[in-house]
Amino acid sequence: MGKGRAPCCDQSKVKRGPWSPKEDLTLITFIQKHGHHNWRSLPKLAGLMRCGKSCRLRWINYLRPDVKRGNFSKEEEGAIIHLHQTLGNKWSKIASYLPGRTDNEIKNVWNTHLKKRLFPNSSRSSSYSSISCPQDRTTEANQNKNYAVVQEEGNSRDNESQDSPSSSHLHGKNMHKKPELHEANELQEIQLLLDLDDFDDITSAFLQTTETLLPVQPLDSLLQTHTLTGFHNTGGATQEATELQPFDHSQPEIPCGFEETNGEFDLWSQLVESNSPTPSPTSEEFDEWLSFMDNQTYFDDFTLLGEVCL
DNA sequence: AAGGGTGCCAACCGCGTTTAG
DNA sequence: GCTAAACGCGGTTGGCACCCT
Repeated sequence: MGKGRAPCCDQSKVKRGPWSPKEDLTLITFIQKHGHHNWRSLPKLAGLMRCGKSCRLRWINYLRPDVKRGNFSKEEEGAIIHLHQTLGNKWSKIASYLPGRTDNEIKNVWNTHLKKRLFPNSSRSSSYSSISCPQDRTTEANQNKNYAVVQEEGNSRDNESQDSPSSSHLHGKNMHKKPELHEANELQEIQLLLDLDDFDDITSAFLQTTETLLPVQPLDSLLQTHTLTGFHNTGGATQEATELQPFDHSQPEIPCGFEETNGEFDLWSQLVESNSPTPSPTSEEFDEWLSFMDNQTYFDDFTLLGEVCL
């Protein structure tokens, strides 16, 4: 075959299903060192039995350094509602207005929470596209009414939404509470990971660089300064999305405080490039590291890992 | 305590677009 | 300019955890 690109990955040899911690670490380590210029060849080069598509998805949605985990704030929910009204199911477009949030995450929040509040009677199967098209002017008036109502509800339940376990959005529930059944296996996996030099590099490099990192700017303030002008005006539900500015990762107000390289925040590169001497970690720094690793990867049990380290 | 129902999320599927050759 | 693979995106669903009875 002279024309076209090389053949696609061998589907029969790729692993599917949930990613293991070791696979995550392999992917992170590889991208840290080599970037991700070619997703198709990446799994082979990295030694992963995964399709490049799967690697890309895993990286973009969970392993990227600038992915924000945790509950959606009322501002974010309001932004999603507003943007969905104007953009429809253009999840990637909507995500571009919400720094640190992925299209998949936003889509899930919409389908599991926001849509239900907007259209309580809508069924799962019928709701995807039927309400999403902003060009459907026949129902626009009713939709606007519902959007406004939901934004009001979002504001009124504000205080409870952040902390209450009964919050409508328990984002990351599964990420931070693993089945006890798996704890033993996970511990074994973590112990295996400790044998990897790269992991040690990342850990020590983090300790080396914590003092030099820029302060983290709270997302809410970013949202206010970047994207949310007019969001608090529920009457402005019909505002055009063009009034909002997509989050530009090249702008200086970077939520995670890391330098940008090759169009993305290469956290890991920056970590290992630090040349400063490694200080002995204090307990405070250690806690910070645990929190850091917890936030930056899906390794929700880094506390457990910390115990292993100690 | 057990079993069924429901909610939620991670990941896969498939299609349209982009791009390499 | 054409072809085919890679990429990117939106839709969908499998499976786990929690809740209710």
